[in-house]
Amino acid sequence: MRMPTPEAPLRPLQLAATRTKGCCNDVAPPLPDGVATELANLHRAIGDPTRVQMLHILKAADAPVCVCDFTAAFNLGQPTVSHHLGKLRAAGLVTTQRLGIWAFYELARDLTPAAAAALAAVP
Amino acid sequence: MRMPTPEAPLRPLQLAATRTKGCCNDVAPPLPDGVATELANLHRAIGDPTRVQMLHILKAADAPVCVCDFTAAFNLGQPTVSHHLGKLRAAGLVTTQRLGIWAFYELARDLTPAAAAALAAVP
DNA sequence: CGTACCCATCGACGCTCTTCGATAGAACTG
DNA sequence: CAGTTCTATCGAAGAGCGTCGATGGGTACG
Repeated sequence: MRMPTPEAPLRPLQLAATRTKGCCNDVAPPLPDGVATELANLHRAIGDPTRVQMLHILKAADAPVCVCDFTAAFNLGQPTVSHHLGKLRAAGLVTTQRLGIWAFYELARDLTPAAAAALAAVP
Repeated sequence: MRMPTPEAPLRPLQLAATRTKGCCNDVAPPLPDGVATELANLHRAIGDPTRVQMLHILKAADAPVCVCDFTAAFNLGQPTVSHHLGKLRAAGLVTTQRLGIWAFYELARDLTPAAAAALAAVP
């Protein structure tokens, strides 16, 4: 890697005030491995249009929502709906409870701060 | 789909107060197609450990960060780093400017509310 | 006890994404 | 102008993800 001398960039534009070298500055120490992976998994769980719609429905609902209501709302097969709900559950975003034949999902009550912030991005 | 009569679930547990039918209730109207897809793309852009680390570095930095600093921070090849930064830029999370040979990235100044909320989940 | 119904899991197919090496473009240096 | 350095793009290999049909477990009803 090229190591420019401090006076290398002659016209630093708006970087002049804060940066004297063009390259090879210090950056923040990385997050612990598990933290970055966990955050990535959280956002990847939301990173699907169907699951965004599911979270939107759950945020608007004032009671747990039956799986059959999701299958009716989306033009998808029942296994696919169950798969998406399972992903949201694995990410800790929703919880489930069975009531007789039916299974009801709702937003998790004890969300991590990161999960709460991510959910705030969903209308 | 089975359509239970209103008196079907005999022991509704904690759902009794708000739900008289076990199934087939109304849910919130879906988000417009473009909105859900755009939100999914936004979160999928954050849904990678490397990009989470990149955003973490950019949030902690008080000045634009050179690409070469990212390549030094991550144990990845330069094309891969450029690829990830391109994803973040495509999602509208970061902006870039070239200064001589180097390219500097910083967090986008005009973030959408959804993007700002999603970024709030990154330390 | 047999039937009907709802939900979760499994296997398979196709697509997307991550990563790499190789290459091309842009800019500074001598 | 030739050479060096940094970055972005391209093509390919491998893994991961979304979707479906089929299957199995669990519950309610007659």
